[in-house]
Amino acid sequence: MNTGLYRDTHCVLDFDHHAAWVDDHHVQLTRKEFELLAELVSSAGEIVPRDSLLLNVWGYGPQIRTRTLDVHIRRLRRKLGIYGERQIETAFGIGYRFQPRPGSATPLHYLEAVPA
Amino acid sequence: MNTGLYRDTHCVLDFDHHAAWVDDHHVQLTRKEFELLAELVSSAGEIVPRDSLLLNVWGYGPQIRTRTLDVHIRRLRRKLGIYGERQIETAFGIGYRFQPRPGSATPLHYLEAVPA
DNA sequence: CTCGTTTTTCACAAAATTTTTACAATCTTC
DNA sequence: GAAGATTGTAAAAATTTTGTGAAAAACGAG
Repeated sequence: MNTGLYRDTHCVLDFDHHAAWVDDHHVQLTRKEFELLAELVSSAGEIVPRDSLLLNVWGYGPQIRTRTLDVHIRRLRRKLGIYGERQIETAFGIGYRFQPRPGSATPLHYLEAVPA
Repeated sequence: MNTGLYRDTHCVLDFDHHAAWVDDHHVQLTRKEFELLAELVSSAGEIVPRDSLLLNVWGYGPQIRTRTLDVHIRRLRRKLGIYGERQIETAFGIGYRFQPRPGSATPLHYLEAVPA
């Protein structure tokens, strides 16, 4: 399991508190949504295969047929706002990739909002 | 399946991350395209018979008649840019050969992961 | 148990990839 | 250079994969 913070220009993830901020506003994620996002973010910049996601987030083996991953991806994208579509890319036939925005400026109020 | 990196003067293949670069820019390959290129590259410099490619990439036995290999070769050549034609040679009546270019410079961009 | 929330499934739409088709071009051998 | 076989290629068809709204199922606090 991941700990600490992830942050890029538009997005902050607090692994310890299951909380997320996007562009100045708090985003409420459910447990599975957060776990999925965390899995993607912890490999930010590279493709995470569907099989890995299904295994690590759901514990599903590769033979299980389900659309729940796709549905969760969609809800994540929506909750991430206008950047969601661009930030979570689909690698057709392979998996998904969380694309960090260049730079990693962290507005101070993010840090203040997140107690250690 | 192959692992690790292949690189020559103007081409980098990352088997683990399913990514390819040509002359400092990222090339988007589909699954089959990547598998085919990987098969050729892993025997770089020597002819790979059609039958081998059809077997290892498609699982086709030698009795199956299809043109899909040729079509994929063509798409690969195009995506490899201006060197594509020269780098993927056809051995008439036998198969194809990926011709590595001398040297093995590693484009810096590769190390910085994936461009937007 | 009941209600509200979260997660999963379903059914179909949309998008991307892969294969086939049909014909043109090229090569090999005679 | 002609014939037959092999490869190149554009475009259409088929298949596979992903997106999505809505409904069902599972979950959890009270």
